[in-house]
Amino acid sequence: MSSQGRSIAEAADALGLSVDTLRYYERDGLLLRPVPRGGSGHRRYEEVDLRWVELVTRLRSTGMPIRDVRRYADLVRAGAGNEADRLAVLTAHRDQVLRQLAEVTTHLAAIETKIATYEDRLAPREKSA
Amino acid sequence: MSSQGRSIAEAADALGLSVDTLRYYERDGLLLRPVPRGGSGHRRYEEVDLRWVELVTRLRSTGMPIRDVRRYADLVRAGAGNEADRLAVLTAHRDQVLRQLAEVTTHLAAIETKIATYEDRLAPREKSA
DNA sequence: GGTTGACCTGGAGCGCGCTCCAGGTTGTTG
DNA sequence: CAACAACCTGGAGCGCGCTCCAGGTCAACC
Repeated sequence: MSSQGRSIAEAADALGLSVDTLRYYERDGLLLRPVPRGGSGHRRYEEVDLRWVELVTRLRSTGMPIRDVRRYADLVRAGAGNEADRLAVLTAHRDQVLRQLAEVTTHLAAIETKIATYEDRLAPREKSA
Repeated sequence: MSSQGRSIAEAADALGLSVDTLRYYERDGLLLRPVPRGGSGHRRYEEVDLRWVELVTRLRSTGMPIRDVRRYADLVRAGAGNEADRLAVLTAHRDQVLRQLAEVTTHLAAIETKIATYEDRLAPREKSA
């Protein structure tokens, strides 16, 4: 029977990341703690580790740079007392994401206009109902 | 009096890009044509060049990779007859952008939940009116 | 017409975020 | 207990999208 926690392959699978990425995140200081090891030196991801990586994934896939994720992890690791700083990191990121969404949405509209133009041009004759 | 068109610096300024990026795009085949040169060999960006770069910028800033922009430019450069192919590139990109927007929006919601948690935790006592 | 700044080319360099590799240890299965 | 897969570490390599540099030409203003 398996000891507690998941192997790195299982964790990678559950999280939709590669094992290389998981090791890389750990090396690079993005995690809250070194992932605990079984007797053999193999990593055993526990629930709390998986949850944290999930948050990291959310930050990353909304465009937060690695270095900012690390800053945030540093704050959380430092323990209670810096909640205002953590909040500042998150709100700055949220604002950034909102700006990004607005920009992409605007550009998307222009692209859709162009698509509509091509569709019209390609319409066989008339395609109204 | 200046000859027709804009210098690369003026074009860069108008487009919000660097002169290096403009030269890079041209070298890399993202433009419809080599930007015309004045007698001295300096580039003179005309209206049609600026407009095309604007489109490139829209594609790029919605996340289309350089190589796909080049494929699209190749098609347009090839002239009439491949409109369906161009449309396919654009709609594939649009779909990709929509997926991306959906994902970011979802992750953003989770982040905002976390922000709300910190805000509650940091609320001095109660902050209702 | 001299000086200073913009422009040219070809190519090197860089920051980011992984991804892969070599060389070795461990876990598991028949 | 043999064989093979999964894991380990440290470090190199890579694709992307620019960005910068050297060494030279050109233009524009005083």
